[in-house]
Amino acid sequence: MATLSIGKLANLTEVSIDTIRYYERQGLIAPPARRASGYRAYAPDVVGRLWFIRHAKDLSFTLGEITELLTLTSQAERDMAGMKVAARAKLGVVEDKIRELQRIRKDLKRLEAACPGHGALAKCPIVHALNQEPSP
Amino acid sequence: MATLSIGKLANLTEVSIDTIRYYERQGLIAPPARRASGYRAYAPDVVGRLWFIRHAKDLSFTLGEITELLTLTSQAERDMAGMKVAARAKLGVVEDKIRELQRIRKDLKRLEAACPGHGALAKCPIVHALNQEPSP
DNA sequence: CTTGACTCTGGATCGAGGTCCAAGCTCTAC
DNA sequence: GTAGAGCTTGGACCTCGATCCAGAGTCAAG
Repeated sequence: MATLSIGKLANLTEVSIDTIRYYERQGLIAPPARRASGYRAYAPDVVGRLWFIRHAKDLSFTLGEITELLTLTSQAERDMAGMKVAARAKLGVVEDKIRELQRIRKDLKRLEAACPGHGALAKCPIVHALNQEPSP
Repeated sequence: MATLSIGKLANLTEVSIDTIRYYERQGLIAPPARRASGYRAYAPDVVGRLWFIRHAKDLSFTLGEITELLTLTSQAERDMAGMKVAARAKLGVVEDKIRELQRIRKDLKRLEAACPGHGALAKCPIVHALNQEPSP
């Protein structure tokens, strides 16, 4: 048997059955051939495609972006420039998020350091800071 | 007039009218007194409470967590230990997120560096990496 | 043949944090 | 007094990425 049932595919890819069907509805994977019974019969190359989706998700690409990436890769005559550009763009987004979280970390550290950790709540510098209207 | 309409409150706090009502439904702020017309009439101390919510959100606390923080602060006899503990805990979560994003950044940088940026897509190292089943 | 595991569909639901709308009052400034 | 801005409610809707369900049909092992 050269094709895979949806369950086999799920086992091979660590993507759940429900999620595979969801990806099909979303257009990330093509509707597969069907057996006479209506069961989905996947060509083995779908395994690679599902890994692609998983890994891209792990790199914080959204499903919409992954759809674009998959469109790129499906045009074999294309240049690889698009992939590099996409990686670079996502890198920028990730670095922005890191900077934002570092800002938060700095603020939390400052507040935590300012708080003695005991004494009447009314004197807590964290509470006071949070209650303030920002100066600018 | 010692009370504020919801619109005035929104102007003072950069929190939209809809969001203020949403916070009321969610229990983050108490239902205010009402004028004879049914209009909400806020005591001025709600301004501080809304700033508290905004700032805590900026520090990446969820609305559920903010509800807990507000409960803490409403018990004036309490010690400030709880606030420090909450700040410390959130700091840990933020640092975990930073580490995860740094992992993503590292992977993206590696892929982007490996890709020459031109040539047949079939040879793109990014595409190849994403299609692979993970080794472990 | 039977039993248990597998798969099908369409649609509902989740969570987080809101946003938007209509229809109808009310308030304020002129 | 009137125009226009402000406020009321309940409920629908949004994004994102799934997850779960019922009720029905199918497959594989023993």
